[in-house]
Amino acid sequence: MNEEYNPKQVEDKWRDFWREQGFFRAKTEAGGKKFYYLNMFPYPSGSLHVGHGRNYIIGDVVTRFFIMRGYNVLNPMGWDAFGLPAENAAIERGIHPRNWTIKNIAAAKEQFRSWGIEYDWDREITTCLPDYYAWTQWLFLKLYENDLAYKKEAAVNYCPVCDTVLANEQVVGGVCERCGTAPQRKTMKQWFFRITAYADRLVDDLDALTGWPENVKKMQKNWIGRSSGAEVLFRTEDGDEIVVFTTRPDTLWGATFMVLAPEHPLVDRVTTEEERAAVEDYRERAARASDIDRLSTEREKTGVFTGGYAINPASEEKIPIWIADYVLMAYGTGAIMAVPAHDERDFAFALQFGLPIIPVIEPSNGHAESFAAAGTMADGFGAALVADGISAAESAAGIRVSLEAGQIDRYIEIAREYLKPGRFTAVVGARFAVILEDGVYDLDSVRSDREILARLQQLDPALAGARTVMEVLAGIAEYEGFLFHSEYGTMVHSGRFSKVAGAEARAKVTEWLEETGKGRGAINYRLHDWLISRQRYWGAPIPIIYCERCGIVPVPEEDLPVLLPDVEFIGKMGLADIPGYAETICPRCNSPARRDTDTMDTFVDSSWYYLRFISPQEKERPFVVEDVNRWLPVDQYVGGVEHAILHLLYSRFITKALNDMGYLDFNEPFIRLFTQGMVCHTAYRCPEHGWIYPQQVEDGRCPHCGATLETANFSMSKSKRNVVAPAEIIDRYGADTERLYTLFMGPPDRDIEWSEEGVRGSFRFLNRVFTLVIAEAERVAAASERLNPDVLDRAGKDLWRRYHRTVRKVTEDIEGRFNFNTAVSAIMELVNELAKYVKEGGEDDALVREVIQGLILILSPFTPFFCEETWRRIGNTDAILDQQWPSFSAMALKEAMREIPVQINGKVRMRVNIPTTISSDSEALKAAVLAAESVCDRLAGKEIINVIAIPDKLVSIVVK
RNA sequence: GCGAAGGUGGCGGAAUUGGCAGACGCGCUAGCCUUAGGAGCUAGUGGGGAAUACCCGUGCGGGUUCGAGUCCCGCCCUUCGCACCA
Repeated sequence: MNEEYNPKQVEDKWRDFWREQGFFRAKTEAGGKKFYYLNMFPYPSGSLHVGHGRNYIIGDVVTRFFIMRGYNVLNPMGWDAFGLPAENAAIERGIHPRNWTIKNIAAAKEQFRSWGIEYDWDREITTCLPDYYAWTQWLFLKLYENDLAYKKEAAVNYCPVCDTVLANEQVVGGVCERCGTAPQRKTMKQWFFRITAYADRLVDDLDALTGWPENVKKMQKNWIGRSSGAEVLFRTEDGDEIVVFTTRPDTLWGATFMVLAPEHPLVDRVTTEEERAAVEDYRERAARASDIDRLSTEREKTGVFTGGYAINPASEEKIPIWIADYVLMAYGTGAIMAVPAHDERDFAFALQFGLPIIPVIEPSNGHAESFAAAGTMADGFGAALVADGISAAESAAGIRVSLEAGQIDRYIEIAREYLKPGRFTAVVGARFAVILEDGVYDLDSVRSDREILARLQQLDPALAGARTVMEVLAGIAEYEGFLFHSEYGTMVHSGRFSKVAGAEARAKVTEWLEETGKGRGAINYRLHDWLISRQRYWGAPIPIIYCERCGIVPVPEEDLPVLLPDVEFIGKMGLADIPGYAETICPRCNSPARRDTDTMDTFVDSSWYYLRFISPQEKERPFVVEDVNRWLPVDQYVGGVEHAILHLLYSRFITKALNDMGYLDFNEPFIRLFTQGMVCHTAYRCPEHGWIYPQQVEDGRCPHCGATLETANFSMSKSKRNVVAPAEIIDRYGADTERLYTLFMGPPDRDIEWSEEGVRGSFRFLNRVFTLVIAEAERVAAASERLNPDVLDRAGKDLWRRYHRTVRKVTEDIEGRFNFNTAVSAIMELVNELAKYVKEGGEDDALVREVIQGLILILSPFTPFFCEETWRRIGNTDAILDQQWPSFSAMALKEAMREIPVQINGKVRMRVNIPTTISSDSEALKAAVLAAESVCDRLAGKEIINVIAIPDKLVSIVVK
C-alpha cells in the first residue's frame, strides 16, 4: 500500500524549520553577491486573501532561488501602519488604532507563516512605532533645512468625509481616492514638499530605468506633465499684467480674446460695473459645480464677458477678457490667450460666443476647400475648373471644390470670372478668403473680420444675426472639418513673422518675446508640490513649533521623536483636539510656544522605508550610509500597479533629495520594478440585495428574494464578497498547492481568474510527484554509481536531455522573465517524462537519482514544504536551502538527431530525422532533405524552384 | 479625445530572435481499476472529414515573405491610465 501525500503533516513538520535555521537572515556586512528583493510593504488591514498572496509568493520563490544560487539575499517585510483606514476602523469598533493595527500585523504574520513565506524578521519595521517615525520626522527636518519643505497658504482639496486635506494625487477623477466624496476647495496654510524642484529629473531619469514597465514610466511622465512653450505678458487696459502660459507662441497673432479661470485673482479688477453681477453669478456657480461636472468634456462651454480688455502684445489689438470654467486655476497661470483658429476648445468657445476667429497658421498640407452654392456661379464654371485640372464635384446643392497646394490663386481667378452679381463664395483651409464681385478679401485680422461680415450682411439679409465671418462659414455644411486645425505650419498674418515655418516659428517668436520683454520661454508642469499636512491623529506628527518671537522653529533633532500623545482613542480627531498637545516651549528662546498639530501624509512614511531595512535597529540615525550605499538600489521591487504614481514618484523624489544632501550615492531607489496583476473571482450581485457570498448562491439565484443574480469577474475584495480565504485552500490542499497554482495560473503581470478546478490540478500534480518519488525513494537513496551519459539507452538519453532543458528553462524563467507559469509547466513536462521512463522499466539508477534530486531542487522555490519533505525521503539529511541550484550542461542539451520539418509551398508536409552534425549546416541539410526518400516521393514530377534551409530548424521547398 | 496593454480551442494559457500554432493545466469523452472518492491509471480532445488523405484555422480586411500569432498598412472590440493640461 503506497503512502499518500498528506500536505498538513508535511507542512506542520517544516513550518518553522527555515526560520529556526536562519536561512532568510541577510548578512549586512558580508561581501559577495548581494540581492535586495523587496515587496511593497502592506497596509495591515483585515485578513489577507489568496489574491494578496500572489505578490508575496512570487517574492518567496525569487528569494529561495537566489539563496540557492549563492547570493546574500535580503528580503525584508514591514508594515505601512499609519493612516486613515486604521483610524476609521478604530472609530467603528471603538478601539485604539494602535491595537487594531497590531492585531492585524499579528494575523498577517501568521498568514505568511502558513504560506511558507519567510522574511528576515529581524528587520521588521512598523511605521507607526516611534523608533521608525522618529526618522520620518528627521526626514521632514532635512527637507526643511534644504528648503524642500515649506508652508504656504493654498487652495487645497478638503475631504469632508475623511475630515482632512488631500494631496493632488489623492484626488482621482475629481473625487477623494479613498471615500469617493467630491472634495471641497478650501484655502488653508499647509506644509508642502517641493517635489516640483525635481520635476525635470523625475521625468528625464525615467529613460535610464530600463528595468521598469513602460506603462508605469508613461503614467509618471503624464502625471508630471511637462510641456514647454512660453509665458506671454498681456496687459489690461488699466495696465495690470496677466501672464499666460502657451505651448504655441507661434499662434500669438491669432489670440483674439483671453480667458481667465473663474477663481483668477485679477477677475475682480478687470470686471466692469456693468458686467459685475453676471461675473459674480458665474463665479458662484463655478465654485458650486463639482469638479466632475467641470471636467466633463461633453459639456457645452460656458463663460461670461468681464467687460475688460487686454492688449495682444503682438498684434496690438484690443481683445476682450472672458472668464470660463474650462480654464483651470490649477494649471499654468490660470489664464490663457485664446487662439480659436488653432485650438479646439477656444474654437468652440469663440463660435458659441461670437468671438472673432483669425487663422494665423497655414496647415502643412496646403489643402483648401471651396463651395459655391447653386446659383452663385454662371454656367460653365464647373467645366472651366475641370479644364484647369481643378477637381470639382457638382451636386444639386452646388459645386464643391477641392484645391491642392498651388491651385488656390488660379481658382480664385476663375471664381471671380464666373461669380454672379450680388453673390459671394469663399476659400477655406490653406487660405481663408471671401470672394466678392469687387475683390478678394482675406480673413487676416479682427478688422477684416468686421469689414467682411458687414459686406456679407449687405448681400444677404439672412446673415444679419451672424457675429463673425467664421460663424457664417460654419453655417455651410461643406466646410465642416476645414475651419480649424491645431497643426504646426507656416505662420501667416503675423507681421514680420509671416512665412516663418514650423518648428522655427516657436523658437523665433519666443526669442522675440524675450528681446522685447513681452514674455519668455517657459516650461510648465502638471505636477504640483506635494501637500503633506493631514488633520488626523494616526500619523507622524509634523516636528515644527510656532513661537511668537522666533516664528517657525523646527524641533531639534535630539528632541525627536515628537511622540503621538498616548490618549485613549475617543473617535474622529486630530492632534488639535487633544488638550495640552500643542503647548510647548520654544527651543530657541524658551518662551511658551505651540506645536504644529497636523500629522504627515502616510506616503511620507513609505517614501523612505526601503532605506531603513538595511539598519532597522539603528538608534542614532535613520540608516547607516555606507551599508545603504552598498545594498541599494533595490535589485527587484514588486508591487501593485496602483502605486505607479503616488508611492513610486514620492520614493524617487525622496531618494534624489537625499542624494543631493549627500546621504546616498544613488539617485533611483528601485533598479527593476515588476507590477503583478490582480487575482479575480466571480462576484454575484442581486439587484435588490447587493453582493452575495458565493456559498449562499443557489442555482444562480439570490438566497433572499430568488432573483437571478448578475455575475461578473472582479478583483477580489471584501466589499464584493468574492474573496477566497487562504485557509479554505490550505486546509483542503495545503499551502504548497496554493503556491503552485497561484504561480501556474497565468503570467504574473496579468490579471487572472482564480479557479477551484485549477487548484485541484496543482494538487493532483503534487500527488503524482509524491507517489513517484516515494516509489523510487529506495532506489534513489541506494544508487551509488555516477551518472554516465554514454551508457544511457535512447529513452534514458531523452530523459537526461529533457532534465537539463528543464533546468535551463526554469532558471531563465525565474531569473529573467519572471514567467513562473511556464517554469511550472516545464517541470510538469519533466515529471511526465520521468514517470514514463520509470513506468517503461527505465533501468539507469544514477539517471533516476539525478533527475529526481534535480526535480525536487528546482521545484523547491515553488513548493518548499513538499520539497523539503521529499528531499529527505530520498536519503538526504541536509536542508534544501543549503543546496546549490542545479546547473545544466551544454553537452547534455546536445542531441544526436533532430526532426526537421519540411515545408512544400509553405505547408509542413513531412518531417525527416537528420543527424545534428548535418542539420546544423545549411547546405548539408538541404542536400540531406532532398535526398530523403519521403521527400523524393513527394516531389516526383515537380519542378523545384527554390529551397531554403534553416540550420536545425526547417527546410522550405518551393515547387511548381 | 489622447496614451498603453491586449484579442490564440469549451476555459486558464504556451509559442523567448519571422520557422512544426494550441506546450502545460482545467474541463470534457471513452475505457480500466475500485465496498464509490473532490482518488488513481490508459487513450482521445481546434473545426470539417471514414481517413494516418486533404481542406480550414491565432478579432476583421489588405500587404511583405519560401514561410506571419509574430513584421507593415487600415479597421473593429476589450481592459487600464489620463482626460477642457492652454
